[in-house]
Amino acid sequence: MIDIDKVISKCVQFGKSATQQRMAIIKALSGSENSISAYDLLAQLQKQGYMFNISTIYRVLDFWIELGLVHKIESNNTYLVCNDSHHNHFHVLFHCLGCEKVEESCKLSKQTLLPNMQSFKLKENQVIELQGLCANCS
Amino acid sequence: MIDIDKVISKCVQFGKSATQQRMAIIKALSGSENSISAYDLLAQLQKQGYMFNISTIYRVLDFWIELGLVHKIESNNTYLVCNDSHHNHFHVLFHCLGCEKVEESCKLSKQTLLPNMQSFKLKENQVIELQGLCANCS
DNA sequence: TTTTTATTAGTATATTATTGCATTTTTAAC
DNA sequence: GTTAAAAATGCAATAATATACTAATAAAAA
Repeated sequence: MIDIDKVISKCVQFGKSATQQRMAIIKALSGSENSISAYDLLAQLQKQGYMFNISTIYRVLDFWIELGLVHKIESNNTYLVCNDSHHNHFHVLFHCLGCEKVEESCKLSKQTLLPNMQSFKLKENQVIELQGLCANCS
Repeated sequence: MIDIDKVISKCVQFGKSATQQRMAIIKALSGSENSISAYDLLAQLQKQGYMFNISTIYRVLDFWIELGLVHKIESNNTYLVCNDSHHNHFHVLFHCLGCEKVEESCKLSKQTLLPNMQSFKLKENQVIELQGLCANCS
């Protein structure tokens, strides 16, 4: 489960409010063992008695992504809480095509990729996604 | 424009047929300056007088991806012809969030990432997507 | 308070992708 | 070349993902 104090202080740091909805959504996401889709997250929250509109889910997920606390896994349209800072390294996400589990299992120093960068200005919180089969599935 | 002989020989190598549809689709894709979505590709082909069903577009794109001749850019759901083999390196795609251009501008040796791989078995033709701003847009 | 700004709901709709089954085309066997 | 089998494509419905716009509400600042 995510560290709530850290989440709130992140909001403060960005001058944003930690609303009920935002907190409920990131808590639910962090409670999910695997990365999940926006609609599955909505369903999860509904089970807990919350009634959000899907547009709120997407907006709030984007909000947390902007603050660097959530990753979107583009290869399967799912979302995942990220506890770690991105300072000077990329997060590398291993997405298993067998069990669909996504593991944030290692980091890659920015220096390693930098020589290839030329004049391209990377966005904040850049993530590297790798697909394949995990130890269990292969 | 893509090298047709190479495309056909790739099909032979995989024991697959280079049908009219498959050829028309990869030609149209390679004629597009930027990576484009499946529906835009369909529209492009319709302008040229072809009438495909969207399911054919998706199926054929998947087919070329499997043969390693097309990349899907997951971050914006577009497709791009790739001329190059993946032997011993990853293709690195720079996706500019300003102009949406995707440049396949460099390679990354598999060795560079390998130390981090542990027991994960990477899929064939793995691509690394990086988002940010290109020289023009930044 | 009151006002302003930020956030959320509601709804419609856009975009992206898949499925199942019928038909057609291609390949392989004869 | 004809025919049978396999592969590919068409068709249509629909699923899954995502956004846009406006109204309502909540939070913050004055």
